[in-house]
Amino acid sequence: MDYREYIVKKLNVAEITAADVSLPPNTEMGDYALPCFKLAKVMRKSPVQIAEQLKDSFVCDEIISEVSAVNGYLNFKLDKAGLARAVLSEVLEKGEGYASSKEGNGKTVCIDYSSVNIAKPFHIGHLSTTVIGGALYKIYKFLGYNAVGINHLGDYGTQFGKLICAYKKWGVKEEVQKGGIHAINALYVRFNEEADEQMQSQAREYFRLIESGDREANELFEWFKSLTLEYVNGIYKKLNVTFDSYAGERFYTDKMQPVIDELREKNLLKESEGAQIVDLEEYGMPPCLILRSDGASLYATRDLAAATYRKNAYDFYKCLYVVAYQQNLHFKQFFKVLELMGKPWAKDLVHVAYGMVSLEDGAMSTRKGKVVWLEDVINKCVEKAYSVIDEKNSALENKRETAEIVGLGAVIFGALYNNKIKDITFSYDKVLSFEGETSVYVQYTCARANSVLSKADGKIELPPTYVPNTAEYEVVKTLAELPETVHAAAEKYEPSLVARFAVDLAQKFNKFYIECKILTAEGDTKKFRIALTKAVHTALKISLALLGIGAPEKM
RNA sequence: GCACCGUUAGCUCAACUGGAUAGAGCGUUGGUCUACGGAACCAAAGGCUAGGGAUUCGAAUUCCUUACGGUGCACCA
Repeated sequence: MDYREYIVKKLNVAEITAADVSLPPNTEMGDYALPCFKLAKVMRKSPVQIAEQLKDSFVCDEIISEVSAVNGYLNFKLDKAGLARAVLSEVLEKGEGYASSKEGNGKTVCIDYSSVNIAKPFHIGHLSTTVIGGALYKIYKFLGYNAVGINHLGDYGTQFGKLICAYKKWGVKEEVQKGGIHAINALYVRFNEEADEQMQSQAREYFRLIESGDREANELFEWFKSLTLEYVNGIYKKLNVTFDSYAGERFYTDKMQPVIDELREKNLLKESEGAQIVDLEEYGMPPCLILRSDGASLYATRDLAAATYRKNAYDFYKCLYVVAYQQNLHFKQFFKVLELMGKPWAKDLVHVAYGMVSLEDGAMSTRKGKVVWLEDVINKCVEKAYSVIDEKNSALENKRETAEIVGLGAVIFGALYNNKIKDITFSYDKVLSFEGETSVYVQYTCARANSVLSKADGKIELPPTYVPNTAEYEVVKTLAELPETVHAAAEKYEPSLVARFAVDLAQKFNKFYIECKILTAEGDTKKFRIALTKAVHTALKISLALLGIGAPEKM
């Protein structure tokens, strides 16, 4: 139920829309408020008078129980018992489908995220795109969209020629097979350190061989690719993310020519310094390079082909690119080129930009060995979780499994809790912190609620009318916000809203939990509180699941 | 140099998109157990929202400007 619309309808004043209805700073004042200052000009009266007048003509009902006028604000209080019953019965009835919707039915959203490079292990810099994309994927699905997760593999470029060259010179098959991606990466690093001019030219030749379909070169490349995918799939499984397509850059090698032809036909292509470009000067941007002076394609060329392909293959409603803000200009340019090509769907492409990760002593640098590998972070978090569980609840049956869920939750949540555009300075202290605004706090609260529920025998039933106290009412009101929160998270491409909701609800519940006895309460109070606990447990599980985080029943 | 992004409590961040007394967590100090899980709860201290202008009933939020930090700016992705 949309209370803002309801209020507007009841007020029946032409100038007032739902957007004018705001929230008071605290619940004692009311649940909704209408500032009357804008109306002052139109109605030629003081805001205070207007508020008074509107108050006098407002008739309360079973939904809005009280109206007051304070300093030019008109404050509305909802009927607490009615709201509580409406919210709780909805959550209990829908269960883990609460806050899901059909708003996206019939619409496809492509989400390009994670996009790993072949032969490069995951470091913490890859975490954001992976978990933000993964969460958006789940959120869109929850809202009824057909979500298509695309891992746009970085599988094209001269570095693979280098890799093959390095392998031929130094590689040992068994060692690489055993060492997997780290062994491959070591070869690549060694090449960059030791290769002389002769090897560099060999590398270019190997790349050419891959391109021309040479069998040995391609077999080696495919082998490296499969070792990489085997490795990343292990990480994806832990992070709870999935993909529907692994069509990477190579996939588009034969799909670029039509795009280039089209650019030429439409007179957008221009020669400059030997290269083929699209001039974007009149839009205040540097030119978008389509072909190098040696005729080779570029990043933008492949992205143009990929976007075109995706439109044809999926007919998307939106196509998201979850990529760091470093590439802001690139996306602006390539979106603009599509617009100039007359593609009406260019407006449906969205660069979901997020901030960068650095270390406490500066930027990461693979060359200097200043890297924090994601596996290490995951392992440390799981270890820490295990030791905390062992200390606090050593009798727990499945400690290992639980530690996995808790530790991984901390890794994922840490990357999703803040506004995505903010830069992050990675610190182990922070990720390993299990108190306060963390996933562990949310999981703990969930387990706590579950513990209460397991002790409450009998089925859950909601008393017909029960007027909640302040603590209970705060929980109810927060619960009511989940649908809007999920919707906003999708609309703003901001999973952190869901993460914050989870913490907020957990805080409200813990406050209630301390203040109010549940199992030793009596009659309707007991029934209501158990129902409330059940609803909180459900809503917390939903929010964590949308972020890709599990909720152990005990921990 | 130009463009974009950021700057809120000691630290990490919120603030429902222009509304009332700017809120949380961490850290600090002091409290709460005859327990439904203390990974919790309560309280205190901590703010001229980087500085300066402008817009208006009203600004952390919009505009201009300065400072500081980050990112990008032609054949890498």
